[in-house]
Amino acid sequence: MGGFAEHILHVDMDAFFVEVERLHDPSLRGRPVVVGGLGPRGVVASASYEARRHGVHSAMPTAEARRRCPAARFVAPRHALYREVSLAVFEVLESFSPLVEAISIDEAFVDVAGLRLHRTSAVEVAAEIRGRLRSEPGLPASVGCAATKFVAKLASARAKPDGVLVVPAGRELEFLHPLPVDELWGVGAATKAALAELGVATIGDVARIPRAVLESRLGVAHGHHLHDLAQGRDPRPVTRRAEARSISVEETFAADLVGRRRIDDELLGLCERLEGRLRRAGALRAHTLTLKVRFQDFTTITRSETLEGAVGFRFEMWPVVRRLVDRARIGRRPVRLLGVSASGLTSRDEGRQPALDDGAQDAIAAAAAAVKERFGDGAVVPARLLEARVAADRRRPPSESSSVYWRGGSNPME
DNA sequence: TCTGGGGTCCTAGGACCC
DNA sequence: TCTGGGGTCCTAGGACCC
Repeated sequence: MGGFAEHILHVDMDAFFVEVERLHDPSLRGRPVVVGGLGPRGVVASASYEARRHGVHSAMPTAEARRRCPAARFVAPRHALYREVSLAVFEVLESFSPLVEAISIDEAFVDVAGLRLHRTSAVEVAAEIRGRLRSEPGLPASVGCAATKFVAKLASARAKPDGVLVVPAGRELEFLHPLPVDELWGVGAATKAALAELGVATIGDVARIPRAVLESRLGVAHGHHLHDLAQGRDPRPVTRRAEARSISVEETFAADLVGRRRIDDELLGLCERLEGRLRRAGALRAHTLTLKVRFQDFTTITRSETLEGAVGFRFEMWPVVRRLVDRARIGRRPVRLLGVSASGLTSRDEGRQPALDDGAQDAIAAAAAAVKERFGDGAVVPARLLEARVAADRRRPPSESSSVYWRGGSNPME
């Protein structure tokens, strides 16, 4: 090895949420730590390696994690903080190469081919990146180096925690073929089961199945892709991320919701959160809204509507969402999760649906946005939600602070 | 062990148009 | 009368990822 044949780096932060918490609270160091939802329906978002030794892993219900590792410290996630630290991580990565492809908040591909005149090998760059991350944000990361993206990704997984692994160019199949299929990116429980029926357990087994068989079993796109990966072929270049295609908010309730009134109240709150997300993403507007409903038995349905124009403010989204609820025919079935997603995104100036009171709506929305910008999203609350809160907490009427209220109906002037 | 929240992409069927 | 073929858009659901 050596040189720049293995120019694609996959940088993956180790137990990212846990390590960020440790940065802020040194008493969390050297002991099992679990970051996750603390409520009755919470799940683990990130577990320290000490906790993993007790069988705790992400996506596990927090209640189960407590059973397995009672000695762990359990911490509620602080996503805003992680986003902030993530920016610092990406700044480090981008100081090495402009070709950084973010995969998630704590993971990225970096193509370092451009450094070939300044360093002796890609591995050397990997070591340097790890050192920088260790000193600047102060976090451990693992790095995989390879000639292709998916091999680099598999390599970083096997370098964890706090290591580097290079898969020399030309020797990919030696590395790949003994690995279990579900280590491949894109192979989850369903694909693993379908492949098991074909007698496939390892990546090497996939390589021996004819492409046509994979395509008929898994769909053309997926089958073809898997076939290529098993041969070590992955021509995808490292590219900077395109803009988001959708923005969504959802919530699982500690206790199931029953009845239209309760559902509407929660959806109004979700529309408001979505409005904030769209605004912070650059005043985006959506052509399509999708309602997501998960029932007590975990069955999940979606209902969507594509509009002539585009919507971005709560008072515009609200009537659409109500129509979607009507179409979902929820009745009195207990609901455990509600979500609203915005897609078909455009910038504010495109796709406005002209309306007679456009100017007035804009003025109200702009005023509300300005207040939220200064005082936080909680400063502007739909009157209807306020009524619900008052009803829920009769003894303490809300203070008449600097808040601005508008009604939750489709007409903001009502 | 009863299962979060935020995303991406694919598939299949139907509507609609030429 | 019993019928085509292709393209595009929309909707619903599902697999998968971190």
